[in-house]
Amino acid sequence: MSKPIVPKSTFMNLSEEKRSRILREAVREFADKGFQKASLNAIVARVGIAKGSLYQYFDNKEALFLFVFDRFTDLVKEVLAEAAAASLEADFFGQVRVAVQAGLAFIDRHPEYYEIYLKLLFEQAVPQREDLIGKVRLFSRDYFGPLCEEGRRQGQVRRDLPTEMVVFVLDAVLDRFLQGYAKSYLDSGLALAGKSRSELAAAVEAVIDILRDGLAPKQG
Amino acid sequence: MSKPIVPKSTFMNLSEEKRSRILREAVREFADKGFQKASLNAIVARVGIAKGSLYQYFDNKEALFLFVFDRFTDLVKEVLAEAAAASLEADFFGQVRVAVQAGLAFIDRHPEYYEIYLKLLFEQAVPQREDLIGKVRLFSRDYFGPLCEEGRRQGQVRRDLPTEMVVFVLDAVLDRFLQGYAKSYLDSGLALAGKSRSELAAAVEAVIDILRDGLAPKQG
DNA sequence: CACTATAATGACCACCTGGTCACATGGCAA
DNA sequence: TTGCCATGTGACCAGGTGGTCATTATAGTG
Repeated sequence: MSKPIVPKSTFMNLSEEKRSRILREAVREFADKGFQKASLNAIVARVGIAKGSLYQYFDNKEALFLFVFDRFTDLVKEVLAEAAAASLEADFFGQVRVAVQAGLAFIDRHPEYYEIYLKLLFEQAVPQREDLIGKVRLFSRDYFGPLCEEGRRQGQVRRDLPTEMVVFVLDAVLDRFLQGYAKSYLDSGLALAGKSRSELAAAVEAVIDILRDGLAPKQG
Repeated sequence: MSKPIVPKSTFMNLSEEKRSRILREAVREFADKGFQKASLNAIVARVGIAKGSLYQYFDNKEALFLFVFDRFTDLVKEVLAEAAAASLEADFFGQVRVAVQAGLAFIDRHPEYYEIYLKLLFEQAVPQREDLIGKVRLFSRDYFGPLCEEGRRQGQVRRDLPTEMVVFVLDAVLDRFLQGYAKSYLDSGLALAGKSRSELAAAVEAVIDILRDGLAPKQG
């Protein structure tokens, strides 16, 4: 277990309203600029507090960022738990479907947190970057790993494939689907962002169909 | 057709050796820091020229970056052409295999250029970012689009799938495979970076196998 | 009220950035 | 040698950064 990120006590003593205002503006700034280019000056200006105050709540920029990222992982955990609960009865590909929909819902609800994650993926010199990404990737493996094992046991997933390979392909397609939803230049022409809910659902079905049966035509 | 990026004439008059030294250090810096955080001071210091000189070769940071990125697209074009030439006789999945191997070879040969591309994906406020990414994505669609059409005509690809859908899945899996090769935290436990050439080839086969036949067991 | 502990403040610091420009340098022509 | 002009130079600029700290304001207690 990793230790929870806890800001200085002064921050926790603030009113809920002020705390969430600070969090909101910090999230916005990090989402907009990434860790490196995010400006503490911009944050305090928008929140309407002095820079010195921010430094009484957090030791430095890194601590603020880690706190924000910790909230992000909390939200991911939340959404994943919901997804798991909603798909208890579903079979393997049904659970994959629920996972995709959970991802889409996350982006709808928390686009700025998702943006922070995307920026983190390839930005350099972010404190503990690999750890942070690893934490999120671990969610995915904790979710898909057992799912694949179970799917294999139940005969819904081929037994001749190593589990990591299955997880890799699921990861690849699901992540790219979400990225394409958030960034249209990554959707390979699917125009995911502009789709209605039902069109989106159809696209999800098509992707899952390919995951299930592959690109080649069936042959007895 | 987009116009070629041409630096100021002073740069072209430089000796080949000096030009390539400048290019090399610029590539290194952009790969390391991304566009925003890349430091012209660092570049000129490493090249051993005055900052004013750099500004006689390029109008500004943006022009230098565009020049570097233009070299990147040249290299991609080169590798793709090689791949296309090497797979003239191959069937659909054979050509996919060649494309993956071409990508791996590119990363081996030009890791820093690939790094620049990855950073560009989610960095903000890079001049003409969407255009630049679009240019690279277009390569992919120009390569996979016709490939899919042909594969479908020849009966190697299911006819009930929209071409964009097929391209999307190919893109997703291939890109993630390359990203996992370059960044181990994205390989879902496959440990691609540490693999020998033959192990890597085996992993490629496994992925293509899934792309062809899917995750579900065959059933008559 | 006075006293105290805590919190809020913003001027200030050293450092770095992309970009400029007046000047120095060097090679070539007359 | 003299003049010329393209090229090379680095001190300099305004503006921004993360971070500090002496000072002020506030709230709670006796």
